[in-house]
Amino acid sequence: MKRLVANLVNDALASLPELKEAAADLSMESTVERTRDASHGHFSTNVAMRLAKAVRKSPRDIATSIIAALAENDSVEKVEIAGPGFINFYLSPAAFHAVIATILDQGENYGRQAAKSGPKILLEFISANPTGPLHVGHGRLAAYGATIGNLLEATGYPVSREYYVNDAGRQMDILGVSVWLRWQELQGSDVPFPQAGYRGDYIREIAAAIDTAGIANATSEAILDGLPADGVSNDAEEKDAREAYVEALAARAKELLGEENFDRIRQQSIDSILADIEDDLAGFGVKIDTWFSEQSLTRTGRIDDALAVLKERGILYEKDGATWFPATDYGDEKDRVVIRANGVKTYFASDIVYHFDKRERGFDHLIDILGADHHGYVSRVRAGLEAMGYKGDDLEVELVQFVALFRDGEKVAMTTRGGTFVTLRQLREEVGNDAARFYYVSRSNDQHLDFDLDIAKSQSNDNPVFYIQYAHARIASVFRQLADKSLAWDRTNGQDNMAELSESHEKTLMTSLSRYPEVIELSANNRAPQHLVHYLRDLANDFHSWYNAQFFIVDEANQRDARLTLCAATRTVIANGLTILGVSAPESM
RNA sequence: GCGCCCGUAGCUCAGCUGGAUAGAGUACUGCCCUCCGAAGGCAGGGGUCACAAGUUCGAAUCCUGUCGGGCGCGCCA
Repeated sequence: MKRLVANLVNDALASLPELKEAAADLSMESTVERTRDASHGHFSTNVAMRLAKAVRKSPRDIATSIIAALAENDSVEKVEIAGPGFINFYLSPAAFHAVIATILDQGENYGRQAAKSGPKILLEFISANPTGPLHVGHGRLAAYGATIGNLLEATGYPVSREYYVNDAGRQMDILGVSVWLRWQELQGSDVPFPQAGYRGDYIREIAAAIDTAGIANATSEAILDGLPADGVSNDAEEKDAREAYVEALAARAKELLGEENFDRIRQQSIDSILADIEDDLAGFGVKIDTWFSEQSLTRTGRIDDALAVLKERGILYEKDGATWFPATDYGDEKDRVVIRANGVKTYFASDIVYHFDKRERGFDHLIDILGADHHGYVSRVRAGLEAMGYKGDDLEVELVQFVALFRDGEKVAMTTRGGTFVTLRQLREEVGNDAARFYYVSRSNDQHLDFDLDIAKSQSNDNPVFYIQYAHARIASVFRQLADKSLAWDRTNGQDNMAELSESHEKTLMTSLSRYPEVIELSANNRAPQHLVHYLRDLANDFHSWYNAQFFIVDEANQRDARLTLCAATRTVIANGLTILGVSAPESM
């Protein structure tokens, strides 16, 4: 609908030689906008004001000539100049009636754009290390990423959702040794658990369940012989001691068990945690197309190959026994190590190759959704892409800020180490999937999120998700009432009698329904699902107001069918919007 | 110290690519069920858009600075 007005203005400008040139670099779509106030019509453009300077004429004079040049259109009822030079468009009732017909014809496709052939988008999100269950912070990444994926798809882009599994490297050894030690405990070992090990209860559960056939118990003496002392606390100054100790333990585990057996324990642990994450996400309505394993990069030698290429091109250099990537040449703050002096490749090395691999797989545009604490890492990955021959701009990063939980007005304390962090699963069980999905995306992603458990749980008007779902359920209820009265909705008759919908609530509602495709596009383009959230809230409000103002199931058939037609269209749009948010649209509550 | 994000009603937050009188929810006050779900609706008060300069016909929005809050700055991930 917005495009219709924009096109009219565009054509008018093109037909005016004195304005054509000055308007050439204005994007017409951007100068036409919905009005905030109904007294300004339905759409407005400020193009006359923006051209005034270039053509040295008053905005109102320019507006007058634009209006004179506008082509006749049945959808446009009235055009007038207002204020300093706005051109306001009043669309005809028939234009809105046509939108209602479109909504009913298109159904779940209303607001969706035709599939585009490209750019092909790879959307990577969550990518939490497989060292434990997802927590509420990951929940925000999951909800945001899933919704962005839905929005991109709705706007026609081919999009693939990917989870990068950091299943290689040091952390996995620590995971393996943690599980092994818990298993040893179950066999009666009294080796104290390392400070830097994974201490959560889920480690014990994995230890109790894994297959250790053929793996012998080790004595405490054999495990601890010659090892350095563990850090005695979690304090920062003890950190080196803690990390050294747990690494030594992992090395010892490999000696005692043999690499193969240790691998078995480690891999089972990873598989178990990944299965849990997968199940958790599926329960949360989050679909992942590809689980991309970091091990697969290591195993196939692609990391070594890529580093060799960079070395050949003379990009990498050696210093202090390590191999460095000159990230500063690409605008990063400092150079970064890719191979440590001890021969271990850093995560950055695999990140370069991973992002290169995404492009090699044919994805044109890469979107990474990351926690805000990863922002320092963006410029170096872009640098890596450039060094590998692609553009840094191919990578778009959306940062998501932290989540704080509130209960009874108090912040819920969460520390990963202390084991008091709240898991996504706990949150889902407590507040429900719908409320959680909705709450997570109701704020701008670059805003810290205060997640109020009491509001999310409340089944009342305090909770916007219920308010919107209630509007949907209420419409379903109207149709049930209709059937109870042995009446039926005649859609054709309704559409033939749309002129019956002349009351202000009805006009407001129709205007809102016509906005939906624009809201989807705006939300998708700005990676900003909160626009859709606010829109749905407003739409539900428009419906509830109308519901309270008028009775729908009236005796007069033409009026009844017309009103039910509007109800049906509203139901469709609410359902479409909620679906994109990953929230259910219930028939009753 | 340097970099990124944020600062809008008592509270939680929207506000697009600069436009017309600054928006919701919540809380507070009062009203509306003989009627399709009151899990709803209507009305009211509540603001120096952190602060200061600047660009512009026009700034909550763009630029610069100051103050306040969060995060990041490893041969960790």
